[in-house]
Amino acid sequence: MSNVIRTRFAPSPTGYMHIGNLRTAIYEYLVAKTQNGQFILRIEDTDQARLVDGAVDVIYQTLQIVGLDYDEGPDKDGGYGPYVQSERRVLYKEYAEKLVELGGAYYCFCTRERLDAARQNGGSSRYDGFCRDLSKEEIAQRLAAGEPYVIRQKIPPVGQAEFYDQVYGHIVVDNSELDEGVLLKTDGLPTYNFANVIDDHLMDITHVIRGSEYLSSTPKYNLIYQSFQWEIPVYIHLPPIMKSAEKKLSKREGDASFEDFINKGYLKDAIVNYIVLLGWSPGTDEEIFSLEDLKQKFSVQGLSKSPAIFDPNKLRWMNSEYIRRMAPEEFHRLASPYYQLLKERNLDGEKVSRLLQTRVEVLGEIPGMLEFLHTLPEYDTELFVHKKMKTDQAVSLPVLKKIQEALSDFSDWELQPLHDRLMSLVGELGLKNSQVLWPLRVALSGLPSSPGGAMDLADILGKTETLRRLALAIGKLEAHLSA
RNA sequence: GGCCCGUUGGUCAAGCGGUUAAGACACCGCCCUUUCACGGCGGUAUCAGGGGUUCGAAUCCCCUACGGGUCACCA
Repeated sequence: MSNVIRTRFAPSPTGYMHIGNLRTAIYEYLVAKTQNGQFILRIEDTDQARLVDGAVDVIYQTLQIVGLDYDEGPDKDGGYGPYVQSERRVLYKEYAEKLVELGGAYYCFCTRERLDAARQNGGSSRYDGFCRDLSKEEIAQRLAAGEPYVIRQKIPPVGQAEFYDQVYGHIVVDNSELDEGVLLKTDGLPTYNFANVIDDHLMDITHVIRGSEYLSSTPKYNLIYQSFQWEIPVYIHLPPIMKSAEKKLSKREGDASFEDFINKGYLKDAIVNYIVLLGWSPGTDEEIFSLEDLKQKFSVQGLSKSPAIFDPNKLRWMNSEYIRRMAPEEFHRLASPYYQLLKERNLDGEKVSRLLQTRVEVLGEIPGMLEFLHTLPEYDTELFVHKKMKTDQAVSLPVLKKIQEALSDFSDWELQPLHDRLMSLVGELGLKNSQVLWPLRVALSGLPSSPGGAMDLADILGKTETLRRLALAIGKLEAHLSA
């Protein structure tokens, strides 16, 4: 047994990366990397019925995007291969037969029909042991006759199984509670229950990290380790991520897959940061962690036993936090793909980025925020009424006319000069800032709130469009006031 | 249903026998301010319930309730 820590991520290729699986992978990676260990990728594709084309690529891509670089995997041999279970089938058969010899398993010829019937009658869903004590001769005979068979685990009828989990502590289960499950299927492939034990041992996995749904079957796995006289790994079971108090995060609805979040405009670092904190606490007030930080700071002590409800609100916040901490150029680079509407109007994306960086929470909401720059929305003159700004339609009309006058021959169309010109206009008119700027902002945006103030919008929209929108607003107000 | 596990504010959570029970998100209020946002300041809100043990219990034990997991030739 190696003395380096070795963990593995062992997904089955289902075609998408569940957020919960990703979190497990991150923890597995971190348990290894905090201790100079190795992180291995193994593909668990023993369920032929569930194979999906291209599903393995999703796994590779996600790990790559997130930055979980593995030391060994199907495309990175480390001497423990193959790393794809369907390519290891001879191995499982060999070990299953060996386990039979060691008394830890037996051949079973029961048909599906008999099993169903037995379950109906017995009232228990566990296997009734029908083939448990077949004679050697009978087995040899039926095998020779080519009868289909499985290999089942043999469980001692009495006694208790006990083990220690790094998260859940001591777990004790009566052997009588354990099912004599199938280890090797009729198709010759192993079930998860068997393959994971064989592979984890053969690959020198020292720390087995997986969802808590395996907690209750872990004693069975230990029985197999014991039959082979193999060293039992360290167990770390993880509570699930929930959508609500009683429902797990589910596929569909776009709330469970990593890819969906990326497509919505969440940053991968924010996603990673958020899900790491779902079920783990550093024990300090720190919340913002890069994967690199976590390689220093992660520790199994901080793992929680209880399920955590996924809070989209906090993810949004965390995403915005990452956006705000970005260098402006970086934000601009990431936001640009969402600027289609701006490009149509030839508007300055960099200026827009400066306004957006403190306002956007998720990149996907950018187009909606910018629509008004492309097309002035229909709006009601009620928008000009604002009590706190001390303005309304009657106040706005003359103000907008003055602005129109002041800007129509204004040539230095940049933010600072615009600012100076408008502020001096405020002085000339003897009004409050808001009484000049609120009407202008409304005229330019047609919205009750906008990303950026009057001057920003004028600067971005440019002279022609600004004057056009001003004229439009003046027309609206005249119509309203004369009515 | 049997067995295993869990339960601190709406959510994530710190806490590991003595604390005014941290912090974050969300929410509310105030400040800043040309709207919104950012930023700053403040506020509401939590130990599931009941018994023990103890001078003292969110912390230890038991029961109840609620929730999750598992009981497949799926992983």
